[in-house]
Amino acid sequence: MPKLGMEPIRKAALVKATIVEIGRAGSLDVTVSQIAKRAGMSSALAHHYFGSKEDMFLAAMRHVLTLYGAEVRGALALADGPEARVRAILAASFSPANFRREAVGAWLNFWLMAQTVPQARRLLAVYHRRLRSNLLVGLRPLIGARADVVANGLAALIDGLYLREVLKSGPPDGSAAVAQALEYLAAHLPQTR
Amino acid sequence: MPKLGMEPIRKAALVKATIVEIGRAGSLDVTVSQIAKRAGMSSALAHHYFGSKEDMFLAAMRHVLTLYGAEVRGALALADGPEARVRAILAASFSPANFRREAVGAWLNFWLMAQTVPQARRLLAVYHRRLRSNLLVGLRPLIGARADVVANGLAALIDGLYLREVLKSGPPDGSAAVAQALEYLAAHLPQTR
DNA sequence: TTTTTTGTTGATTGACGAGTCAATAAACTT
DNA sequence: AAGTTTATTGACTCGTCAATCAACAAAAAA
Repeated sequence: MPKLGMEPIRKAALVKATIVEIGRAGSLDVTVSQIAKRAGMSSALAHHYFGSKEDMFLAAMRHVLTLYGAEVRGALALADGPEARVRAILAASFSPANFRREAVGAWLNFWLMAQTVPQARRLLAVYHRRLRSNLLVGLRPLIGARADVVANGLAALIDGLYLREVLKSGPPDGSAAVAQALEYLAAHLPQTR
Repeated sequence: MPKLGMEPIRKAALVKATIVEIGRAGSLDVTVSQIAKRAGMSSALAHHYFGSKEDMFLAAMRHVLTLYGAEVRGALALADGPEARVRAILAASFSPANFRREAVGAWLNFWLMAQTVPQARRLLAVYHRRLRSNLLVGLRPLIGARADVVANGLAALIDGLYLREVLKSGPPDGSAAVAQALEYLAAHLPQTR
């Protein structure tokens, strides 16, 4: 049975399973056994590839952030003009890929983790900076000096909308969230109103 | 030693200790012993007064929400006119009493808990409804039909600002948060700009 | 003054879970 | 063919913690 080159496959499976299980449980109280089982292997193997549970969590977090980053980059590449850039970021943030129950649940838990695990804090800080800088590039040509405040507001609003999604029942509605954020944006654009 | 009428005193001490410990730990992974110790009693006594750890958490959550509610009500009573009402809500939300590290940390954890514990979910839903309705009363005279959307946005923004506070280092800056929220408000008021 | 109620804790139980280890097996190397 | 590396797991260790219990103390009620 031992095929070679299993490491990346198993690691990927574990990362995926970690996100699903955290999303399902709604907390970090997930056993390595649960995760390993969902990924189709023994808990011992999970420990073999990742040294510890925390390493597994961090890898999962990195994965979520990477996915998100890729989505934003992709959307940004197609955007034409400053306003389109901002819209692209919002659309990517609430795209079905990122704005699904498990991912949102996992995200929230990573936020919690960032309070105590320095590595997690650093990862989240990177996300923060990127989001902010991406927003600023789009906003500055539109509203100049006030871009700073608006970027902060938008970023907080995005986080807040994610947070609220956690409590809603039923399937997530990304377009409603985007609409809410766009409304904020519209109120700050000069000529539109 | 056994003085009578200890129950309310001990319960209050436990609730307070629960909030502090959750805030300190940054997670719900807090042992009953830790909490009991901080409250100056044995873990057995904690179990005696609250049946279970979960009951303790719920009581703590209720307490945080009660404090917040009282603060809002108080500020609202002094507010004169619609705009002042909205401002009062914001000021109360980010008042030093509520916007302190432990409380914010505890709050975030309660949010997490709401995902899995129905009781917690209900408590949070009550808070949501109240905040929304309070905001609406103030906003409707100001902007009429659009009050609905703006109330949602403002509520999400408040949550988002709380969320971000968790990651900041240094003492919380309530006034900055209020300013950020007021900026959102200002952008939606007709004549101001 | 017995009895009941209230307060209080140390010790114990019982469960659970992270991480380790020894052992087995299939590949690749020399 | 012998040795090494990679894959894989069942069994085990060790610690932790929620919850319970038995016992003791003091006040209040009878």
